[in-house]
Amino acid sequence: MLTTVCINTQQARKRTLFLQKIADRLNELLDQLNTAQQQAVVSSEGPVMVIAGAGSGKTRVLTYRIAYLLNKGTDPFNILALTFTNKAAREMKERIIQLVGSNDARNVWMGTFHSVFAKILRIEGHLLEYPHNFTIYDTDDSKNLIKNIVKEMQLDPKLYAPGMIFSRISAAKSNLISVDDYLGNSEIMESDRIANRPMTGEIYRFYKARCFKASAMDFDDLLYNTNLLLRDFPETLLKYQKKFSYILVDEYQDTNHAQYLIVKKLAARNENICVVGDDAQSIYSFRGANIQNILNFRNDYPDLQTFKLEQNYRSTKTIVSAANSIISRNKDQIYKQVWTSNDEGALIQVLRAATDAEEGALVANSVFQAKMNEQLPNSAFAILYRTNAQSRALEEAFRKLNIPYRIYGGLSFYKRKEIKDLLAYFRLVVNPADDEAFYRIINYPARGIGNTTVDKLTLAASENGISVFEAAIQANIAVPALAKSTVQKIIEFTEMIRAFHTQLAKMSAYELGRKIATSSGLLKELAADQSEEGLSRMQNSEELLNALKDFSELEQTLFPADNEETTDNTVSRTLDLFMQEISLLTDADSEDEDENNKVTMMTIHAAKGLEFPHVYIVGLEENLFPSIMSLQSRADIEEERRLFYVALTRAEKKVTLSYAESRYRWGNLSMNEPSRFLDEINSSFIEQTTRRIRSGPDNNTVMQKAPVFIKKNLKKINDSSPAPENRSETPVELIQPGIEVEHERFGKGKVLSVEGSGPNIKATVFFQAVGQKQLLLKYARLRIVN
DNA sequence: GTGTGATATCTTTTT
DNA sequence: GATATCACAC
Repeated sequence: MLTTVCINTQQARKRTLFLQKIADRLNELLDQLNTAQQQAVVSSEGPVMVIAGAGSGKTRVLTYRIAYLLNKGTDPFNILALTFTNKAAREMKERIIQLVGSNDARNVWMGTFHSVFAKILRIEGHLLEYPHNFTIYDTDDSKNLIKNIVKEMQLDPKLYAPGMIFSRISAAKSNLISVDDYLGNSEIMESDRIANRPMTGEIYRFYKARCFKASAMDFDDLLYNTNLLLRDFPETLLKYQKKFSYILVDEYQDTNHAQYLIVKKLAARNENICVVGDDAQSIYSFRGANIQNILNFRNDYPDLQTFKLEQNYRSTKTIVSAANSIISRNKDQIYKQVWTSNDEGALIQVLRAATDAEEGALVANSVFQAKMNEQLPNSAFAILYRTNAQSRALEEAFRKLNIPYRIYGGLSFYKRKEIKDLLAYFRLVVNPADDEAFYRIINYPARGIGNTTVDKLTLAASENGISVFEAAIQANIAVPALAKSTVQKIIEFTEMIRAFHTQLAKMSAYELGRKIATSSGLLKELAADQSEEGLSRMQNSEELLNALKDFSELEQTLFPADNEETTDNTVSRTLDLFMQEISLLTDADSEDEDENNKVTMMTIHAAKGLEFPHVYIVGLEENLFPSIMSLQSRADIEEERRLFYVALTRAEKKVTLSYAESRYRWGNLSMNEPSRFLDEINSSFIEQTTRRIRSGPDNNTVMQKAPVFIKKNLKKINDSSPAPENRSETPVELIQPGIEVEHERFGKGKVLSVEGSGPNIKATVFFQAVGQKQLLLKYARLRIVN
């Protein structure tokens, strides 16, 4: 499968000619690089580390380096380039295509850590007793499974919160701690005991076993198992060491221990490894990234060549200096002096708003004015925020001014319920052992198989060591307690899935996908819902089927390295191939070409590696940015500061910062101080205005209730309560014993007592209609009656 | 077993 | 505000 490709002589001649052309072009291009960049590009042999300051042409170095290698005659199949996001991989690929043409570029092994390792595991996974068609569990699947395990072990689900346990397991795997290591490590066990969760290790054990039985790997397994493979099968290791004679790693500062070790192993034979990164932009330690990997890289390779890229080509002097003034407050860093020869540029503007809604309006207005004054397209602007939840207020404001925008991340396409449902059908058809997929769809659309039945099936499955699907097939014998009619329903379901399964190789992905969507009743179920959301769900499902169609008709895969030997394109591409390709696509990886001219809104994390002429960083408030979760330790604060650094350095021309004095956070109003980061920027870079910028001539539009939104759960007709007149929310502090209040549902009442603090303030209220109630104030939305 | 409404919990950041 | 979970009626 991975043997060298034979090239016949004619092809070879063509190739030589072609390479000549590249050589000319490369020399031309090398002239455009500065000295440090050139050195980093041409030092192709031996270990190399490139410390690349923000905007210093990092991607350029990586792409030119690959082009340079190809130019020297390196076989593209022998180059491995690892990135963290699909977007980064795709962009790099596109740029290399521009440099060397598509044939060579396409054959470079380039992708995210996860996708490349998934590919290797599909080929070699049998060594670890995984089938090639294993499922990849996303975070929701993992948490669901953990939730079930906790339930089965009869542990307290509040104590053993799935998210908490999952991050614990994830951290263990990222550090290559096996189940046995975990259970045998007294330190870890002690910390679990102190946290009052002594059974965490046991959950890890069950989780691991259940994933394995379901032929499923989670994201961490893709790294963990690759490591296992390379550790325990020396021949396999050697095979890939030989194959990947040149290795490049982007964003090296964000690697975790597992990634570090895999790269180290793969590079051990040739040591032609080039890592590129910037310690100042390390923002993923919450995901196990270990900044020491880059700080200590030298220790692993004594003859390491290090190049520092310190000239920033992206931003104005003001932005670069402001960013430097921020990052210099951090202690842990590799010394470097980022500078630029660009213009001084505009000062940083700070917008102050009273509320989050006003902040949105100010930002939208500012964008509108800048657009008009400077005749800029929408795509010149990016709005960056700390949390996805902040996008709502911004969206509303932009909609009001009719400025087109595009949100990246957040509820991505593949996370929508209807999409996950449909995909769960596909998953089960491809891999019937996929228990999580089974649970998701066994009774959707409703087919009379309820919780009790599913519980019985689960029990039978675990007693017999088989998958739930297997148990369902044998429902009549394995689960005697079931009613005859129930068994009949179960058999109908399993027969349907099995029928689809046999069609896998015979039909194209699209044909089979369409058939599944139809005969499962999914489409009918969706069509029955004529509400606005129902229609959009229908559209989304159709969109997925369209993607299947495109996929089926596509002649070549994005990664033809899959089929180095077989270039047989006549077989139409099947559903299991489709599932392999999309399971690692998360964010809106689909790029709509016609959606180009829009303002970008995204989290700062998502913005890493991107650049925009105008950048707005919003929500600069204590407890939000820096996040309240990060105030505990210096290391955490430093990471938030690096995040701010990343945000600032996305900008080419101008940065605008904003904050709101109050904002709605999970339902109720909270007041926050302006962020400490505002003070940390040297004030000489900030435009000094005391003038409060107003949000436009019709200032009160912000406050009006927009009639555009249709309430999701339409009230029943007999509920003739008048439309809520501009209800003023009552600050929680004003709720005191003795006060008369009104509740939306319970009506009027009197506060008897108030207890608790912070977000958990509770009030005991006596309502005339319903009697005494205890209410959490942050949800109750009490209104004071005068 | 299904469907409804009330209640509880929740939010960093992502492959 | 949005979603998972629980309790209860059918």
